[in-house]
Amino acid sequence: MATIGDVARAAGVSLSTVSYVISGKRPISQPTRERVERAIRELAFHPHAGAQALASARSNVIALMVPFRPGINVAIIMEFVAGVVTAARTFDHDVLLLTEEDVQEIDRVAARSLADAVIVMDVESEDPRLPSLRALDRPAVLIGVPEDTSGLACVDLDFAAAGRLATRTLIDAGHTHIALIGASRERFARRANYAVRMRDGVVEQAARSGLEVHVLPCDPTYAGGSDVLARLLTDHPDVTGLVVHNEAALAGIVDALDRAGRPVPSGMSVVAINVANIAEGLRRPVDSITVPGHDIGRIAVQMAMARLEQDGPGETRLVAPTLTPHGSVAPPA
Amino acid sequence: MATIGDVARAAGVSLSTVSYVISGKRPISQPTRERVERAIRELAFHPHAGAQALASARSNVIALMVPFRPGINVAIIMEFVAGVVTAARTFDHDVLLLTEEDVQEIDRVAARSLADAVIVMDVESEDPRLPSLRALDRPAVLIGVPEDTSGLACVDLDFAAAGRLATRTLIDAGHTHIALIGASRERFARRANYAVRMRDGVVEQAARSGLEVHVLPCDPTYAGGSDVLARLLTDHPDVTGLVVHNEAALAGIVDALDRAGRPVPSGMSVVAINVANIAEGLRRPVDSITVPGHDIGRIAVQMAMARLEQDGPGETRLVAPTLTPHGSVAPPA
DNA sequence: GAGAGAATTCGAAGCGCTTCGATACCGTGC
DNA sequence: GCACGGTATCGAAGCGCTTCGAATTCTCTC
Repeated sequence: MATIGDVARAAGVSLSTVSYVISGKRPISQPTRERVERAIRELAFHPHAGAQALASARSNVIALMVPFRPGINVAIIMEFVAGVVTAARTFDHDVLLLTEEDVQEIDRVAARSLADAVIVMDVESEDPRLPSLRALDRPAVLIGVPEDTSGLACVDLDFAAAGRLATRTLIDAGHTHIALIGASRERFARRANYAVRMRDGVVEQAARSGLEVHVLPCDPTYAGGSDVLARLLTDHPDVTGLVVHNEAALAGIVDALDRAGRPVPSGMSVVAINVANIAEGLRRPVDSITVPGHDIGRIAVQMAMARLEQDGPGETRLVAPTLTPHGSVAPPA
Repeated sequence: MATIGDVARAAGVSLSTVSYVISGKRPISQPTRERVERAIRELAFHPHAGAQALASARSNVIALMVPFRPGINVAIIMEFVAGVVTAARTFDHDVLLLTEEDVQEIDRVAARSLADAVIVMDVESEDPRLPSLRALDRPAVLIGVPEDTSGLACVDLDFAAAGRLATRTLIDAGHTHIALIGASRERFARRANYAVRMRDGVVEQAARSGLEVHVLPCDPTYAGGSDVLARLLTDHPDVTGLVVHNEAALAGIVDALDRAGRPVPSGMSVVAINVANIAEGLRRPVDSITVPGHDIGRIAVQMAMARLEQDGPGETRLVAPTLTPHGSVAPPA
């Protein structure tokens, strides 16, 4: 492995000059710069990460804490992760993966100066990691919005706005009997701030038009969707507009509507919130508000980088939802 | 941040003594060790990762290259990743995430001494990364088995054995007309060594009993499963035993069998190969050979660590399949 | 009780890089 | 021709740790 000293010798300059060429922190004359760059190329020189970290007190690594507990929506997780890694690379940073959802892991990585910043995914309303994150001596960005955001940097989809948007879409099409098929009961109860925010957005928007919404929790499976839909058609046959916030159940719901003689969109209008590329794989495509996992990951990195430059106050960034129509909303029969 | 010097002062010993207490590379007397350990605890000392890496030429980091291209089975990917990270931590290593499936990324991470070893997932038969991996100056472990394994360390499920096991299970139950619903046509064609190995295992085992197998490629969707099954029942109504190697289509297949009046297992015996926790979520549970993602990830780490100790020759480790019965195989009607 | 040998601990060099102050060199203006 | 302000480059210190050889202390043995 070539060292910076080898480069300096090859280019006939001092060690520090090479360093300044690489970092750009001091002006270097055109000819010298070129000689150095040529030497770097010819020796295939890459600075030793550890040495850089030691001398500069910067590791150029972001730690990313990913949830691996069962029942999590892996597709969206992967999208976040991909977004974070891609964005990190554009800032010349790498990503270190943490999985144990253990406060100590965060502290360890910080104390060892393994990472300059931390991004934590899937933050719950009352997340046990919050105190540590607040006390951390380096930037932390949360994906998800806890109950108390003071002193924290958070980013997420604006689920309330998504709920309002989905509902408004149905109401604008003329629907007056609307239901929300949401997350599982257990998710509503335990954590899942986003499920609650989403529901509140739906309910609020409906209330503005003087409407009530039937809210049905739903198991995150194909069968769960079919079952809940069957129940809905029995209990509330007058419902003509459906907001679905349950990815895994969506196919089951759509297929069950077909079988029940209430096909989308003539028999039932449907708007879904889901990750990208799900809506298109269905028998009948569905108007979708996609969770922009890639964008959220990127924004999280940007926030972390900004805070690395200059520490800022707490801040919550909610990404506005976008609805992609697929012809699944029609006026009620 | 406390340094090793602070610890030394607090414990009244020299710097190197502290280092030896931590690494255990030289004997330290009981009393001194205790004083040092106490100081470490009280100062909450964690060694600076960069300094350690610089001085010891070991970063204690494993680079993990994860595929993020669309159409990949995210569930199994996540299981691998979780297995790798968990195992790495037991070896006191962290995991650095690489996503760009770019040979240069591997070289960069190696040249910068960011990682001691590399684990590459989802290796194709003729993977473009193979030359670089062979030439790498540090251990590389592949998850997946390429065409030419010379000089490489590989680990994967023994898909051929899985195919044989699934088929034998059906044959032992008395089935003589067997079909394999496999990966998508595109997967068979392009990469996906595992799909081919699996198919060959099925065909070989059937041939031993003088049977032929109908092989049907299948889109990895619920609808894809339903559609292929419908076609199967039309073209080959005599088939009574099914091997399914297509996770996403499995639910569609099982449900379609139900609707066609050929419920599992009385109307059709089914054995599936899939990730854990899929088989149980079905309307009718299905005998499953689960891909032990967690184990494979762990083995990959173990192989990398072993090669870090002492470089060895190329080696391919195939994990034996296990079948978990769920009552989906019965004698033919 | 002295010397040999083993058991511990210490000191210093060095890993490869960044960064600060200092030096060398340039053209200007008077 | 000389002091001056810039600009481009150099040198050396230091980041926090590991590791090797040397020094010290302890334990026996005769």
